[in-house]
Amino acid sequence: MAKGPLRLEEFLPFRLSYTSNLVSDRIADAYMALFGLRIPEWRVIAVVAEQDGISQLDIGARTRMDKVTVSRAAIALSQRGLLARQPHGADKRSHLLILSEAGRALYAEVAPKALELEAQLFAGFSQAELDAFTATLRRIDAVVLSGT
Amino acid sequence: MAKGPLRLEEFLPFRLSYTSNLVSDRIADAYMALFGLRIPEWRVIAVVAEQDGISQLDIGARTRMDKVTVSRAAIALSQRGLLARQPHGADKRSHLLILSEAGRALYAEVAPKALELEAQLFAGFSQAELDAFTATLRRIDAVVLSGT
DNA sequence: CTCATCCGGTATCATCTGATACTATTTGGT
DNA sequence: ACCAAATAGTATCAGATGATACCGGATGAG
Repeated sequence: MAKGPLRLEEFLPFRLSYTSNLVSDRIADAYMALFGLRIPEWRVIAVVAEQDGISQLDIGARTRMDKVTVSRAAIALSQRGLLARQPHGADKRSHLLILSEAGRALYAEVAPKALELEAQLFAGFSQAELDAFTATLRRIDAVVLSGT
Repeated sequence: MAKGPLRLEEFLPFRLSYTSNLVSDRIADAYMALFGLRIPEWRVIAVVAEQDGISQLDIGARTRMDKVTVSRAAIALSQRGLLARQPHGADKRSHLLILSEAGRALYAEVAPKALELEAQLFAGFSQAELDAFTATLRRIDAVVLSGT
């Protein structure tokens, strides 16, 4: 690591948070404006679309959202008729989440828009740069998570 | 950009937020435990240490913290005797923030600890990888900020 | 000069998030 | 089989954050 005096500008945890907030705010605004979805709701939809019949706890594990946050999002989505909650036969405490017809329809609109937003944001970047970037992100995850 | 179906796991805004939250939580816990400082307070101290006599608004601009957040942090720090607020001669609405003796002493403890935490987190990374990583972060900042 | 407007900072309010407590259920040890 | 401990999900509570309103003070057009 670079030594020298501490400069907040150069401090990696700060830079990471700074950029992440910029991007998150941009994305959050777009999703709310376009689809009335909050970030946790959008994440739940995306995960359920990928894996039908997943439980709330598993969603939390995948996205590292608190189970309370997942619960709120799931309730909101099912009230809007986007998500159905089927009983989990083996465990009456748990539900299996699946997208309703309306949910799938919304997802069919949201997903391309998400990819488009991403493509737009990162249009100026080479695939190699992005690959290296995400590889570093995952390496950081591993370091932090191993120290738990 | 990679095409193909949307997978949240691979969605860059999500990955960025995920990793940033991991790191921020780790850092926040350490600072609170070691020095009783919240992230905004720590940032204010760091910026004032770098540039004595800065105004609150300028701190906000540098760190992209809301002026309300900066205000709260400044009030908390001055109540703890870590920060002094001098009148800005030319403009009576504004204060110039400077570290008190106690504030400088705390900073002298905090800064090395921050660098140590950073070094520890990123010990397994080459300087080249980190340089590339921060370069990409800054490029992302530029893209998002230009689209404002 | 003077008044409308703008600006730095603070207070207030609404929202979001996570910690904790709780309910209903499941599981494991005996 | 029984009961203590663990678990899925929810409700409730506390802390953090940003939008908005507000208050002096500054500024510029006339």
